[in-house]
Amino acid sequence: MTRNTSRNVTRGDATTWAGWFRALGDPTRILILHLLATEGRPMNVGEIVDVLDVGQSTVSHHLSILGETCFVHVERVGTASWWRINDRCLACFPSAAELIMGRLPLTVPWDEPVAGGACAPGEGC
Amino acid sequence: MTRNTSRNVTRGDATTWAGWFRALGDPTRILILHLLATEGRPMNVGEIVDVLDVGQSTVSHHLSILGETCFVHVERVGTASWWRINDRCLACFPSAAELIMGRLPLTVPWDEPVAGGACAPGEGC
DNA sequence: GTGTTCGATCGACCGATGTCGATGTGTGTG
DNA sequence: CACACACATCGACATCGGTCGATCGAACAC
Repeated sequence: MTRNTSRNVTRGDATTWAGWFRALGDPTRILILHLLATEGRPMNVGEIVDVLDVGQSTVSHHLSILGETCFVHVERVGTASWWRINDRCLACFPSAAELIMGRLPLTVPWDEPVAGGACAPGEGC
Repeated sequence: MTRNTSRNVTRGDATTWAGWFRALGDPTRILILHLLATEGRPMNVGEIVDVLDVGQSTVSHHLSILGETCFVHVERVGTASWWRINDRCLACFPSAAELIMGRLPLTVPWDEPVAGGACAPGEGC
């Protein structure tokens, strides 16, 4: 996607931003994120299924969504998938809210390259 | 709803938080919020319909959702409805993200009474 | 009074989404 | 090799959600 740096907010911009919020718009995904954040370590699918009261395929599905929006990362080793919070995306997420409210210029902070690689929700990082 | 001040995040908490994010999870609502924020003044439904390329009933519907989650306020005078951004809710919204990530204690800032009335997304204020 | 304007509400349509159980796929083990 | 395990993917189902046109109700103008 080409990034819009003009002053006008297009419906495309709005769709992108809405996608980030929608990723957080489900209770199960909130619980998964909170679990990963409070545990402070990578967890595999089975562990998450044991804590949450939902099926394995459902957890896998939600992790996939969180991964696409870049809120979590996965590292596959053997038969296990180790999922962990993407701290960088969480740090820039409050900026997304202010961006929507017009409190930030449309050239957003995460446009600047950062050591370790820039990252924003919605980008495949 | 009784507010949970314990250390555990229940599915009820997660549902409440997810509701706030879901309110921002639609492009049209993002555009409405951005419009109200950048205009910096109350707007009526007709004005918003003229700017956005959606029907009047759709705009009215979205404004209602944003009102329920307390992101906007409405003042009805005559036949007009004047909608405006709820600055207080926007200020505390980034805290909601950090709350989910376990960076804030569950006794959140907006529990503290504030002159003019406390307010949080999800509360009828 | 009649007519007009503004906005909320209704009903319908249809695509998106959350959930589950079942199956598939790749990895490791004996 | 066969088998077990962890996870992704599939198919089905029910529900939710966004949109529209039409209608309704209240306030205003004449």
